[in-house]
Amino acid sequence: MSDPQFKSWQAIQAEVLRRIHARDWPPGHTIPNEVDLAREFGCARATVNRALQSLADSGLLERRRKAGTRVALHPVGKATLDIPVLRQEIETRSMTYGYRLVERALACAPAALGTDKTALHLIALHYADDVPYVVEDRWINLTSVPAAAEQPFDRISANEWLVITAPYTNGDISFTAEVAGAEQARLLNTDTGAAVFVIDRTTWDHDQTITTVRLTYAPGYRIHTAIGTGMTAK
Amino acid sequence: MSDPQFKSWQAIQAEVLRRIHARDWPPGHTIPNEVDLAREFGCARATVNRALQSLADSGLLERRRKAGTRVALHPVGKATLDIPVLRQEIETRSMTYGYRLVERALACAPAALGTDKTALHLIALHYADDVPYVVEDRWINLTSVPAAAEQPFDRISANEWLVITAPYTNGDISFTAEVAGAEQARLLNTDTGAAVFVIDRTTWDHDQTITTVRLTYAPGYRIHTAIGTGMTAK
DNA sequence: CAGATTATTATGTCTATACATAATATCAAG
DNA sequence: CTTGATATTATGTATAGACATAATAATCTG
Repeated sequence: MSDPQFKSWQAIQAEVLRRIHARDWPPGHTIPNEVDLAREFGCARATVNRALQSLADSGLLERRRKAGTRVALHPVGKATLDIPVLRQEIETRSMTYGYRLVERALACAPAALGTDKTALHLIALHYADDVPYVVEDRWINLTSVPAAAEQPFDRISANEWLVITAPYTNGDISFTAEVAGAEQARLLNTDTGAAVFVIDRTTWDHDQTITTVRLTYAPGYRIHTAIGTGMTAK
Repeated sequence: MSDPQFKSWQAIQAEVLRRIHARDWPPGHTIPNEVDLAREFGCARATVNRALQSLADSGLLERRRKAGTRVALHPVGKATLDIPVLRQEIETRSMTYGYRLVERALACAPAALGTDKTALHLIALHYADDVPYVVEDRWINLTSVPAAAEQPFDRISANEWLVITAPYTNGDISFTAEVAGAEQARLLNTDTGAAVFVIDRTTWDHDQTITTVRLTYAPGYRIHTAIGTGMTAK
C-alpha cells in the first residue's frame, strides 16, 4: 500500500487536502495517525508532521496529543492582512505618494496611550496621485521614544519613521466604519457624512506603549485579501 | 561560545527576537548563517531553521538561498483575522443568537458569481440579543451546490449550512465602509446615512464559484485583533 | 464505586546526516 | 568586455531514531 510518489511535504499536504474535499475524511473525522500515514505515503513521520502541522495552523485540522488529528468541524477561515507602510501601500498600487504634515504639538496624552505624561500629537495627510488618501492621527509616547521629540516629521511621516526606529513586540488593531466628521471631511476633501474606513492601531514594546494611531481612509477605500486553505497557487 | 541553555526552537526564536529589538541586529543586517548559529546555540541546524523559518513567515526576517538571512527593513505587520461563523461570533461575545430569513428567490446571478445560470438569492438577518447584528445578502451557485435548492434556510442560515456542506479551496474577502441604503437601514433598524461596515466574500471550489456574500454590519461594529511578531505571551 | 496511580498512545520536538535547490561568485573562452 | 560554464554557499527539505509531553485508558486502592 506504500505509495512512493508522495515525497515532499507539500505533496502530502495536497493529498490530505484532496481527501478532505473529496469527503474521504469528512468534517469531524479522525484521520490516521502520523506513523500510519508515513507508512502509506512511504516517507518519514517528520514529513507527515510538517504537512499536517501546517494544515493545523491554517485551521483545517485540529490536533491533540494522544487524541489524534481530526478534520475541523467549522473550518475557521483565516485571512492574513498585510499592514504595509502607507507609502508602500500606495506605491504598490502604482500611484505616486505624497505627504503633508498638518499639525504637530505636545499635548496631554489620551487614555489609549497609557501614559499621563505629555505626548507628541501628529496629524498628517497621505496622498495618492495628489488626492487625499488617508488622514493619520497619531500620538507618540515620548517616554518610550524620546528621539521623536527631535523629529520634525515634515518630510518623512511618523508612519515610516517609527517602523525603522521603534520596533514593537506586539500590538492591537481594529477596523470600523464611521461617518466622517467635519475636520476629517475637510482634510480628505470629501463631504461630511461620508462613510469612511477607520483603522485604530496601538503598539507596545513589551509593556511600554509606543504609539497609537487612527487612520481615516478616504471614501471608497477597500481592504482586500485572499483566503485559502494553506494551499498557494501552483 | 557554545551556549547550552537554548534548547528549544522557541527559545532560539526568542533570543533572535531579543537581538533584533536590542539592535544587535538592526534592520537590513545579515545575520549569521544557520550552521554558525547552531554552533553558537549548541543545537542542531534543523532547530535553528525552525526558529528562523517561523520568524520569516511572520515577516520579520527575509531569507534567500545563498544570500542568507536578513532582518527585514520594513517589517510588514501581519494581522490574522479569524472569520468565524456568525453564530459563533455572536455567541463568543456571550450574546444570544437569533436568525430570520428575509427573502429567498431564484434569480439571474450577478457577475461576481461567475455564472450566467439562475442562482439562489438569500437575504437574511442575524440578531445578537434580539438586536439586528448583520444583514447577509448571499448568492449561491446551484451548479456547484445543487443541494442548496432543496434547503429552505428558514431555520439554519446559509452561512452555517455552507461551511458544513460545501467546503472551499480558496476565496477572496474585502472590507469597506459604506453608507447604509434605505433597505439596509430598515433591516438593521438604523438611520439611512449611517456608516456601516461591509464584508464582501466570494469562495471557490477549485475553479467553480460556490457563493458570494455581502455582510452589512450594524453601525458600531468593530473587527479587532492582535498583531505580534510571532511571539505569543509569556 | 470514587479517586488516585500507572500504562499507553499520538503528537511535539531534537539530533545528525544527507542531498536538493537557488542564487551568487569565479573564471575561462570568444 | 561580455558570455557562458562551473564552483561555492546558504537555505530547503528528507530521513531515521530518540526522547518529551499531554491526554486518555486501564488499573489499583480505600
